[in-house]
Amino acid sequence: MARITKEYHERKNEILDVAQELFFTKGYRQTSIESIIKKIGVAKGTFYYYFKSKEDLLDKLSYKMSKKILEEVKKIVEEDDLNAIDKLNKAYAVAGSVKLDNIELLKVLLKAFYNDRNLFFRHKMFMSSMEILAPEFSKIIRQGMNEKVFNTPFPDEAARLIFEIANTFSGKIPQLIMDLDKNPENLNKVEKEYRVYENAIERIVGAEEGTVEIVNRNILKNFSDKLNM
Amino acid sequence: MARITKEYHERKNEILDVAQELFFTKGYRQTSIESIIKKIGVAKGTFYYYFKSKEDLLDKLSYKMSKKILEEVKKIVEEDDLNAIDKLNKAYAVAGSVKLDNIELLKVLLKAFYNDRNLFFRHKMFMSSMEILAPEFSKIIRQGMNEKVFNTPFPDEAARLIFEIANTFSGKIPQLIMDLDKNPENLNKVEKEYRVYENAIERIVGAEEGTVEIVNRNILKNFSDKLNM
DNA sequence: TATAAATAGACTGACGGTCAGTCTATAAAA
DNA sequence: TTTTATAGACTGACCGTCAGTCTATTTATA
Repeated sequence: MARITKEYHERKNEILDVAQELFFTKGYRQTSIESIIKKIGVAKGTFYYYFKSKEDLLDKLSYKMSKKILEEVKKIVEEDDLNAIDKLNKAYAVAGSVKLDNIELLKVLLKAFYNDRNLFFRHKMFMSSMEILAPEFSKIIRQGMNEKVFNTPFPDEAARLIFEIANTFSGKIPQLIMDLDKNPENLNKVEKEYRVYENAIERIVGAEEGTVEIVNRNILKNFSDKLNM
Repeated sequence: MARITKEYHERKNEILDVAQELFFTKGYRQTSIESIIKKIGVAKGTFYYYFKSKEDLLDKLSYKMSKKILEEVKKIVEEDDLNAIDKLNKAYAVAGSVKLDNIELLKVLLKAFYNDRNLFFRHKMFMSSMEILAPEFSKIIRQGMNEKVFNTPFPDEAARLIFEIANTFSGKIPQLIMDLDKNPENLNKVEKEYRVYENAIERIVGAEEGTVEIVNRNILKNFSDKLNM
């Protein structure tokens, strides 16, 4: 077979990109290394030249994706003229990275990413982004304490906790969407679920009720409309 | 090979028991069906006579274990002369089912159960016990609301949430234990971690600060002493 | 031209799962 | 009482898949 050589990082990123696509569309376990290299047109040995193992690939991919999210979140955290509550809500919007406005993507994610079978992938993604993003959330909480809108004895830990809660919540998304797909009138049921989590977050950081908004309601409404087309 | 036949449930439970032991000591993925049947002295086909798949086995096992915990929790919930806060603390003690007083067991669990690689097993266990136990926790919370010691707009959902939080927390146990093992003076660090989670639970159910106790402090202290022998 | 980096792909071993058939106890028929 | 039929428990060879290994070979570089 014709041999095509590429610069180290180029090839590595090529593998990373294809892996990302397949992991999301088919799931981590259901994606064989075979299918990754076949798609690229490269041999087994090449893969193992760049990655120690399949799990190593997953780790590197998680890290790469997390760092991308970090950039977005940092922009928000560093905005000078934004209060803590708005920052928190905005940060959630990007960190969740579940683009509710893109139904096609979401449906794909539903099938694979948000699936029991793909726990490992999600877990790695979560661990990686937690490590990188928690400090940013800490900053927001501390700002909120200065602004007297938040109140907690454990600002740093609270940051991690609400991150965890958001993660738990996102694990429920498929179920909620299914619900919405079958019984469109269940929109308020889904909204209640949001409220439950938002309320928990508010209480943990000691914010006033109704201030935290994980997902923009307009987007949710809009999304639900699209589903019922 | 000598053929020994047994009654349906006897054999099924035999497989379930051996599987439980191996899943805990070696982990779910690291336990091959081969090793299960070899230990029992039975053929592949026998296994598949009782279970559709390896995952089916896991589901059945999770359910079985959850039901056992349910019995314990029910006893607590049904005690007449116990206030909601005590019930909650007691329920946590049994539902957590992490016997901190049994170091040998815990060390085994650390190596396999509380391990990234064993996410799936833990997740199944969690889902199964959540479904079965959440209603009991709901009862406790509602009792607490009657007693005016709890206060939340979402009693049923709060039950699920604090259950989830407890689960997240238990995922951190290995890390905490490691910490304690290396730097015994870190006991207060570990205790702080407990406090963080307890505080979150208190706030979510709207309880007064310092009322919730996930793990009995004497046991924790005792445990830490034993580790440093 | 020698050395290092990159790539190829055949091969291994483990593992989950399938399947056709065997053994045995018991119940029904002769 | 003997024979036949049926159901339930069990067997183990076999298959496909897949992560990971190993060695040869090609391309880039000094």
